[in-house]
Amino acid sequence: MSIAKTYTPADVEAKWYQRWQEQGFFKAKANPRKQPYSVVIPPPNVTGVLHMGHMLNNTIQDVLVRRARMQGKEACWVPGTDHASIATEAKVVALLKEQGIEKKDLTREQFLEHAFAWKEKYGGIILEQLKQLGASCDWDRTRFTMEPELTQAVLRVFVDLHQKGLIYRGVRMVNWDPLGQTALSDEEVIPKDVMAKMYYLRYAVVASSLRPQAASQNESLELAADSLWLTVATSRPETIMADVAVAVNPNDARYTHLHGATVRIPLLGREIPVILDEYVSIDFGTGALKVTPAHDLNDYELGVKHNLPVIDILNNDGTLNDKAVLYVGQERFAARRSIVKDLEEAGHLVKVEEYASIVQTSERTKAVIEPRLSMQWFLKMEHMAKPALEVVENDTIKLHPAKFKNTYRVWMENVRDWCISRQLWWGQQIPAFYLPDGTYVVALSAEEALELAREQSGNAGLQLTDLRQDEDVLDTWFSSWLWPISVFDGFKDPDNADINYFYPTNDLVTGPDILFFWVARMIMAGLEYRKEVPFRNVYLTGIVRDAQGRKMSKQLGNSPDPLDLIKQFGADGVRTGMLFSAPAGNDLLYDEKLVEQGRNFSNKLWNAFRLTQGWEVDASLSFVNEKAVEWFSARLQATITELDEHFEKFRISDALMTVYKLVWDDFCSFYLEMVKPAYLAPIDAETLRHTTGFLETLLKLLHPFMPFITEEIWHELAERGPKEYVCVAAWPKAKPAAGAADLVARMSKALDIVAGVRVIRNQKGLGPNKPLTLAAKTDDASLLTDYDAVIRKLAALTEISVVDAAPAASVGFVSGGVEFFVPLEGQIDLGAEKERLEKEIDYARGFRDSVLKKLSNEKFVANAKPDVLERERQKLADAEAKITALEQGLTAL
RNA sequence: GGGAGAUUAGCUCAGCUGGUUCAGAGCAUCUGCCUUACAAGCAGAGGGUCACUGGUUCGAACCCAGUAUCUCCCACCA
Repeated sequence: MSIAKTYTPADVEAKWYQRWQEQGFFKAKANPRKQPYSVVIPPPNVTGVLHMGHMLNNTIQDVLVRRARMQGKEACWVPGTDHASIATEAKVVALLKEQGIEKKDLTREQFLEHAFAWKEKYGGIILEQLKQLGASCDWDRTRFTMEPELTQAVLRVFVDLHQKGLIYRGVRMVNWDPLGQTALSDEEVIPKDVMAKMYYLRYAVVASSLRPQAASQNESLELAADSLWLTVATSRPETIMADVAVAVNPNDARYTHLHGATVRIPLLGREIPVILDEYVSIDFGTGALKVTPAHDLNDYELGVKHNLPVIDILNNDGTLNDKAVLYVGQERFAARRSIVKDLEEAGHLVKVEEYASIVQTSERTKAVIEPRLSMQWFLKMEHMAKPALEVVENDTIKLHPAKFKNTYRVWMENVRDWCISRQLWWGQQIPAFYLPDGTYVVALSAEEALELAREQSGNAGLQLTDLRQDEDVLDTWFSSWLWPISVFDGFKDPDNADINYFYPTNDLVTGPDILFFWVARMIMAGLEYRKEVPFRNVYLTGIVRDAQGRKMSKQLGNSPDPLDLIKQFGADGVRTGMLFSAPAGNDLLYDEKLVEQGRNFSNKLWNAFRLTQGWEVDASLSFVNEKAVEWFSARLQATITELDEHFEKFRISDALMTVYKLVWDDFCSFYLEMVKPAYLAPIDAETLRHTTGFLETLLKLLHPFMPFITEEIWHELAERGPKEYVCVAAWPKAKPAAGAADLVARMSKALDIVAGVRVIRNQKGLGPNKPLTLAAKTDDASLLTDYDAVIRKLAALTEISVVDAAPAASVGFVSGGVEFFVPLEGQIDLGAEKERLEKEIDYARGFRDSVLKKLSNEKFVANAKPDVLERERQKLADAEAKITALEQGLTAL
């Protein structure tokens, strides 16, 4: 036999991937005769490398796409990458820094040149890696969110939404990332639990500001007015230089004497008023709140309400600016340490408390977010959110698992306007152009802008050089949200054949972490621009964690390199390994054992194939395996039905497990063992024909999960024409046959008898092949007659006979209500056998009694459905028959 | 602080509209096997008061209420 004993994936994977591509199997085009099936890839970062999350996500997509392709649909999986503005820009900045180049020394054009060079060099690596996984994308359709055409789409949408009055510009409190030096949307901000310090600072009350009676009251307490203090609690002492007031609750009796007073900022000495607002909690901290409108959203709102000035003491990079007066140039956290020390020395620090708090951090750079007032562009969300919520509520779009519907609803009902401008260069520059008079126009190009500007200003003499384009770029998600439309050129050419055919796409596979970032917004864009949802099903994967449940991270070093894994276990092994334990929405606890299991499964399949290849046909032999064939055929049909149901419900893991068991247990452990001829003995032609047919069907069912090995065996199994690949073979259709369930049930009874004999072999320490005989005490020997050959072969029996009484010196077991005996001359332990029988009788009686109890319950008999009742009666009869049989066996001993 | 979901074998999970002695799978564990397809294997076995407490019902892992624990989402208490 020349076939290798173990399957070696490395030899075959690259070969088949190349052939599939040569054959053009992954290419899709609008074909009215076929049903469309389309999926758009969640575009990975253009400079990213494959990690375990991608592996899971793309394996699932590939399974869905390959199955659809086999079902005869026009399967279109669109790949591509995302320009990931903030992440990529950060990388490029870091890279330039290594080369001694600072971003601030470059012009926008120079920087973009560097960035594009980097993108050319590293961009798309991840797509090459996906090919090794077997991803069957239509690579001719590869898109990039920042390519010219998609940029056009983004600009069109911006202009359109602006015209519709949905985009506006304004000064708002935004999330500022001092490391990325850009504003972020609310969704890009991650709250983190930390232990923080609460500083209690005392502000001197300005004596002259106190009302006379208040002052005298305090004098009565023998306190000089200028020794009066007001203590506030703050977590950010470095912002006191930006204080513009201290607020107390008007109903707070402790501070009535301070109404209308002013206090002095420690160290700085600037006077600020004490203001009254019910917003302040009396029971939190000291009940006095320092108001810093520039650096806190609530304070900002308080400031607006009370008409207070705004003092912004921070630079873009988080260092203190001139307005701070003190600590100018220090980084905010360094400034905090300095000021705490100084406050303490000056006697202003009353106490410091540790407390559990939350800091907002940047999703991309991890920097602590600074709430900051700035001029930004926003998209109104309300009118888009409503229909987008509706389509999920009414299941036009189904989320898998459905529990995410709740999360989705809450978000959509509370959605706030989307901050879409970013202070970066890598991205689509906002198409807003400022006129010398400070007003602006929005247009697709500078030329159009000029026209509009002349019109708007009434100044026909305006030149291009008079216009200044907004420096900001758009949030990356402002391009990703158009992805399902833009990849089919639905903006450039809204009525083209591709978009009409492939849109709406069918399934979207992504992580729940970007349900709002991306999924919700794609739904909005789809409804706004196509009046139709972008996809029907959203499959939300879990996060890949390590076996201890920790997130995969570089620091922990617990993230395996996917390509190494593929090398080691084969792409098929890795794919199945990931899917073994990945129910939708649940985190996947990655363990190398899973991938090993996947690899072992490949090998199992390989060896099943190897076995059949070794068989010589003898045409003169008659067909002796009818029972095995009809049984496996029935099992196969039932499994296909089950498999389709799992796919319907997006239960990919269950689907895999179903085929896994079909192959390993039913096909290998039972079917092949039933039909396999003795060593070197030939097989009959009919059995071989059926077996090969079964194997082919199994290969088809397995192909979406294990594309490479199935293709390899598919071709080894038979001579195939140039277009005959399992990759495009027809997905098996379940053909329910009459009596199939009965066939399966009867075989299962026969196999139970086999197991009974095997148990005895185990218990008595008899080898698997020691010839034995079996005697059955039964009135109905039809099962034994029909399955005589099967039972004898699998249990290694020379003979099965029917007897009236237990043979002497035999060990028994009960299967299907019938007692069986294996005669074992001189190897019987009478006592043990008796004990075993008594135990069985006890159990059977207990069972009978429980059924009897149920049946003697009048209310049960009166209320239970007839079929339930009938089943119970049957159980009673069976139990009684069994007890009788066992009792007779006992007396015989 | 608000909301949602979860809690079933050592681990990861099934268990559909309540009805085969209070239950299944894969992995892991244990026992015995190198039986010429596969030791990346074969044949067996053990293992669960279905989180807890009540309730509804002839009957509850499943329905209801409460409790506990966990997870996720949302949230401006300095």
